[in-house]
Amino acid sequence: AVMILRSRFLDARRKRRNFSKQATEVLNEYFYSHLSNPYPSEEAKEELAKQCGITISQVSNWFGNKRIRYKKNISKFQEEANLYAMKTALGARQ
Amino acid sequence: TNSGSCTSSSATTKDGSASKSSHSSTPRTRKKRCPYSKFQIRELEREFFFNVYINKEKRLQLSRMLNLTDRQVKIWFQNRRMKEKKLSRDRLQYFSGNPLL
DNA sequence: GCATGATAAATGAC
DNA sequence: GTCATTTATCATGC
Repeated sequence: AVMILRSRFLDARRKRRNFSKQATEVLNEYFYSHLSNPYPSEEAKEELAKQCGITISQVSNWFGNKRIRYKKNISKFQEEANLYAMKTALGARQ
Repeated sequence: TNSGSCTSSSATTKDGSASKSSHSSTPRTRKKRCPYSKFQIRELEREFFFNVYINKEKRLQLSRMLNLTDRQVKIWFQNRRMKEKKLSRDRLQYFSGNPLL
C-alpha cells in the first residue's frame, strides 16, 4: 500500500486533472481584470490558491500558461476577454 | 526517443557560443529549448546524486562527455536544485495536509 | 483533435 | 548563487 501511494505521489506530477469550473472562473476574473499586468503578487497568489482550492505552484503554472497562450493568439481569447470584462463591470455596478 | 538531434555543439570549439549575430545590433535570438537525451539525463543525475553543487572542473568534464556547453551543465544543476526544492515542498504539503494518509 | 495542467531548457533580475 | 519567468514539450482529459 505504501508503495502504491508513493508511486502515485511520484508521478502525480503529470497525472493532470482539470481545475473546477469555479476555480477557472476565479483565475480568469483576476487575469482579465489585470490584463495590463497579469502578475499576481505572492500574497495574491496565496489568496487565489485558497479561493480555488489549489496550490500556489498551480496558480503560478496557470498564470504562466495563460500569459503565453494569450499572447500567442489574442484573437482566440477575445470572446473570453469580453465575457469577463462584462462580468467585472456588472459586478462593480452593484 | 531522442537520438542525437539536439546535440548542437558538433563543432566544439570552446564555449557553446556559436556564431550568433554579426554584431551587437540584433537582439540575439533566444536559444530554442532542446530536451536532453536519456543518456545525458542519467549522467547529470548521477553527478547530482554525489554533488548537488558541481565544481568547475567536473562541469567541464561533464560538458565534454555529454556534448553540452559548460553553461548548459551549470544551468541544468541550477534548475535541478530548484526542482529538488519544489519536490520537498510538495512532499511536505502532501503528507501534512492529507488526512487520508 | 485540441484544450489544459505540469515539467523541462533557457533567460534575466538581483 | 536563488528564483520568477518564458518557451517549448510532454501527458492527460474529453
